[in-house]
Amino acid sequence: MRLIITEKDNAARRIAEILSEGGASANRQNGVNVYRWGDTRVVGLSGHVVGVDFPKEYNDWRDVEPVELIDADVTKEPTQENIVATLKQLAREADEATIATDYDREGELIGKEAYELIREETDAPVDRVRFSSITEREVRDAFANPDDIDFDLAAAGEARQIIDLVWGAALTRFLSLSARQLGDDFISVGRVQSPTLKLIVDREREIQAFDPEDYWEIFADLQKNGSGFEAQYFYDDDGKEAERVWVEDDADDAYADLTSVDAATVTSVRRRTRTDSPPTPFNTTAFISAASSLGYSAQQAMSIAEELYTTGYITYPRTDNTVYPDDLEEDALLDEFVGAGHFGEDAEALLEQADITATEGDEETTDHPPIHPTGEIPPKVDLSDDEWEIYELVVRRFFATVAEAATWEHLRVVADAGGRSLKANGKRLVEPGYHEVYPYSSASENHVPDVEEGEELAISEVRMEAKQTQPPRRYGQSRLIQTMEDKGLGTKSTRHNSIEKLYDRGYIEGDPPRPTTLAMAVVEAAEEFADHVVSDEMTAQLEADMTAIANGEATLDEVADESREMLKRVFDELRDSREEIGEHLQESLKADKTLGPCPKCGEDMLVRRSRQGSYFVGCDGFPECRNTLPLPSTGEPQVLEDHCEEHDMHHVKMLAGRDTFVHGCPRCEAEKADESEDEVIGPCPECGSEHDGELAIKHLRSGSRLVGCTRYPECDYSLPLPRNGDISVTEAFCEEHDLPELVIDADSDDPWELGCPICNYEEYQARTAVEDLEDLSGIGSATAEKLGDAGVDSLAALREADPDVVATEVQGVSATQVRDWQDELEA
DNA sequence: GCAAGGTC
Repeated sequence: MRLIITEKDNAARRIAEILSEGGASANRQNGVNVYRWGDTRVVGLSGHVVGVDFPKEYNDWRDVEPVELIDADVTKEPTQENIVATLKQLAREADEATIATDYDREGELIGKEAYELIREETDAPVDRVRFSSITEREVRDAFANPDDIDFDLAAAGEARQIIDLVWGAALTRFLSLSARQLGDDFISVGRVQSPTLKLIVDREREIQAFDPEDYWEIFADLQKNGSGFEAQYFYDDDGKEAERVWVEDDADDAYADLTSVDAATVTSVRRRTRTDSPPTPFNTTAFISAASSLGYSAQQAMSIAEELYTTGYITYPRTDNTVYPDDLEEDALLDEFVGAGHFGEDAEALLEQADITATEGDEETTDHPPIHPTGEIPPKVDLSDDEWEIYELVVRRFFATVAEAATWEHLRVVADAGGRSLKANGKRLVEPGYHEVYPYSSASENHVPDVEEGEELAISEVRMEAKQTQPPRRYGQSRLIQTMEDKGLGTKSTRHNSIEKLYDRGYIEGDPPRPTTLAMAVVEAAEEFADHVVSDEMTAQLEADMTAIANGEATLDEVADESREMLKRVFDELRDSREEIGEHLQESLKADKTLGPCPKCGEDMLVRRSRQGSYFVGCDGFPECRNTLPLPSTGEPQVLEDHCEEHDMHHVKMLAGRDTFVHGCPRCEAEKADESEDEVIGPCPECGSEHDGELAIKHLRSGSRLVGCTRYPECDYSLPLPRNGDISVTEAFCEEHDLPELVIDADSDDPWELGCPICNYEEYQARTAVEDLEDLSGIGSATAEKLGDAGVDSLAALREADPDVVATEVQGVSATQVRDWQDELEA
């Protein structure tokens, strides 16, 4: 038997299709897809299926001095048990094996890991094939010309694994232990995350140190044939054109000169046409950046792209490549979109171009093609709104890369008024070119009329504006990812995760991300004692070392040992400052949690966590002072800069994904609840008949509201109510539940008719059931609703369902598909 | 429980 191993299931399936000429079938072994035809089996891994770690005697952080990790063994253990088991079973039956993982460094290492697992079972020959994209021609070529595993290249990857683990774990444990932060709130450090955090912290330092400077700008409205256009005053500053006037008296003088005359004389008119080239194909970074201008975070953009990829609508979303492969036939792909409602007309127009040549970016890599649509077009109803918007972006980007350039006409007019110069720059889109199919990049025009040299233009108004220089702007997520790429930090697959990690660790907050006090302290400590790990030099050095290993000029052991020696020198410096660092980190942690003074004792009120894991506000004077305030039960609290004047307390925001909301001042919220009275609306359905329990609208001190039984805590029946908006009880009545209908009047003009609170809650439960189902891979909202109609209205119901029954009940769903979902639920 | 890199 011949065994082929790929990096992921998707690649295994497509390679099986190509090599078997469509004759392959799939079955599942330990929950892993195995594709088979004739004497061949193809199995896909899930990236790395083994991971590096220290032996278990190093597990307890308090038992091990962090410095001991430097010389500890580094072992490799299976992390994907099912896949490893399947691979080994298949290896036992194999007479030969072929590694077909991705064509990049990490792919070589993943291939070598598979090779070692195979070697535990058999001595059968193992070869390696390399292809840049999974197309018929490339795959056939690669399998016709197999090569050997490049063990040096794999060793380069292993050096990275070891160095990252040793530095990351030793320094993370050192900082966490010195600040006595264990458990969930440890203080992490790493080769990628720490320099990324330093980028954010450095920018924040610039902002804090920024000293704004005053300047003035002067504008004049010029008239031509009854319509006006704006021109700006400028002067010659040592051979350069300058608009900002830094001295107020100078600005006043210029303003006086400009207002002393009624007209300006045109001294020069310059026209030129500029070609505006279409954008280059999407790599991951460019895609994230385009999605971010549509309002998606990096993480959101990537998970939607992932979904579109697994359902087969777009190509692999993790790529550095910006050059389409030779065998992508642009016109054939355009053809697929002809007649496809939304895109048909644009595709036809593009096909009418005399020449269809795609743009090319600077990066050409071997691993995957740039992100483009596959040509399989989803029905719009199968995608959520977000998915459709991202899909359309990818389609239109592909369209743009094969579209013609746009042409702009620029018109620059310079005029003299009272001895002062004025200028106006106009631009007009002459040939829209790619803008016709790619509406995302700006194509805004600025009208300046045709004028001639020597022409007199009336001045209708002169304005002087006092301005101030602005501090540099914070990095947005997509700008941050671009900067990481420029500095070589992280990879196309990990950059967005690194940023998420900084949020999770409590290092950054908000969007654009702002560093917390803790982040400032961690970066300061690292700069002082472990500058290497917080600078992008560490990655640059590692890249150079990895290249040397890959070229056979150095060995894995030499490089790893040298790195370990360097880390030992860092620990020599750290040793004496352990307490000082710990105290600084602890103070910073406290600063991030401080809301304001305790009204009872004057100490700080802090955001704390109860033993049950819920958050509340507690006094730092505990146990002498036991003053507390509740917080809402959903989400992670974040202390905002906003401030309540009355209580001198910071506002709190609760982070809970889509349900994130601002709680405000916890004292105000608690007082509001104390002042409000319960409003009885009807009998309690649980205990009304037996104990005369009644339902009432209640306000809790945590800021939430609900309809609950007046006999609470004897009866805990309750229904949720929205957090915001005035609740009013209407005359309308629900006969079924004996309750009045409610209306929620938020700030918007359109009040929400919530209706009977019981009916509303039942509808809400049905709706969330559909959303739960949609979270499964490959399930669209239409299918989820159909499942709901057929009685599969929750994940639990789906897990229990008989696949054949579901398949007959719901049109368009196969029993195999249901089994896949069930497998996914089990996993 | 630590990192970063794959992948879902």
